[in-house]
Amino acid sequence: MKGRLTARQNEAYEFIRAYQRRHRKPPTLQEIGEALGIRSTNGVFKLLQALEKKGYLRRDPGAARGLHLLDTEDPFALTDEIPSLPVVSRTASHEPERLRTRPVAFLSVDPFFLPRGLDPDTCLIGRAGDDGMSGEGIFKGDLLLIEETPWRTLNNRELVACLVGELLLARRFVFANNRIHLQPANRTYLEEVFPPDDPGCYIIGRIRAIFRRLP
Amino acid sequence: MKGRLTARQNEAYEFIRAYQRRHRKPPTLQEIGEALGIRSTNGVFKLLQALEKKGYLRRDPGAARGLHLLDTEDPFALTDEIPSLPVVSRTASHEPERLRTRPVAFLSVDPFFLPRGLDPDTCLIGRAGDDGMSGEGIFKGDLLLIEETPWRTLNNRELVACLVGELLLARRFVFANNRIHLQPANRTYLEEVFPPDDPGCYIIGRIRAIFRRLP
DNA sequence: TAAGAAAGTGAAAATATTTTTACCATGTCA
DNA sequence: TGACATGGTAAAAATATTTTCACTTTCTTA
Repeated sequence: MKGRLTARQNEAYEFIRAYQRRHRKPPTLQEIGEALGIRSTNGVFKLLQALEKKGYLRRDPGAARGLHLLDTEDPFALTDEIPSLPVVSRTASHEPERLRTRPVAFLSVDPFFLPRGLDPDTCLIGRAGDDGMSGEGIFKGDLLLIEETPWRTLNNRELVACLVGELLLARRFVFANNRIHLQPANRTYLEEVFPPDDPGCYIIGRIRAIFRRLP
Repeated sequence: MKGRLTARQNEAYEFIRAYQRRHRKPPTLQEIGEALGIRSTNGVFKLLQALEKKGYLRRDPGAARGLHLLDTEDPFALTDEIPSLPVVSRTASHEPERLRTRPVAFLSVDPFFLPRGLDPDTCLIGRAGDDGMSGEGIFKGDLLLIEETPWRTLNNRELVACLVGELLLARRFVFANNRIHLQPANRTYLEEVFPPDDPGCYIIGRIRAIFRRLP
């Protein structure tokens, strides 16, 4: 990167950047042209050549959408796909086997919320069914990003999502004296204790993130 | 939709569905083929024809990626783009004019969090700078989806994000007696009161959503 | 002020990518 | 057996995208 950019070149550069953010892939010459009001793809072509010569851009000659911005060191890789996670339906949610069947929706989740390459296929979204964890800032209706995992792999005091009595709940998980303790963070709720493998209590996995839409 | 699908047809159907979720557009025949282990695009082509005949699929003949699943009535339109919103940097954040310059990152946000076609270009992401709204489940470090809007357009008791003393804060907004009141939801914090247009207090806009990544 | 760079227009040519067609083979199943 | 599903090869057709060519306009600047 060396040469200074002209105003127009900068516009093109910024457009490519913005386009990539939104579409997670580079634009075509036509799309750039439309955005900048350039009717001829050749006009765009020359802009790109200039950007390339000045070292802001690399092109794969001939390839469709073969543009690569060079300086960009965005904290999040732009090429990552955005995982789309199933939102478990309320009605199906009290049967562990059916957690992933008939999701009511899908939610696109930025990879930022899946730390260290956590596999999106092991994750799902559930809604908190009560205010039992309001002390931890989780309210009824909040969307929980859940990493499905067997309860044996959990550490004590992790936040977990579980199915108890037809409800999907957030709770603090503690395993002690061969009992699973589900601790609320709200004085009006009671701790619940289950023997392992009690059919009335199914631990889905650990909560990795919380999303709340305000009214 | 009528005919029953064969196992293979179902695989193709499900793949298209999954692909659409992730890429927000239909796959090409080749991509389907790769996924199902079919070397010839023609093999795929026939699968698609079968799906179309059975009424599971509509095709735009000749068009690239011209596939449309028919039963899919997902609550969220799959064709929506996923907006990518700037995350304001902490250092630049105490100068209102620089809110959008030098974002530290971008976060892809599902349109679900932008109700009623709220323009993504008016939104940005900030981090809560203190625990002043812990009573409302907003903690220091939480990501706030902020709809930028002049404070005059706000209703009383809305949750807002504001810049006060080098910090980006979440507060409850009340305008009364020609004063802006910023009310915390945490007994250890105090209500702050400013005259309108006090340079020490800038209201960025209303908070539309909250995202929290757990450790 | 003449030369050169930047920015364009419009059309045509060249490539890439994707879909369609034609034809062949195998297996299943009523 | 005959209809249908599955899959393969190869090539043709259609579409999408990039590249080149010829020529214009508008600045900048030595």
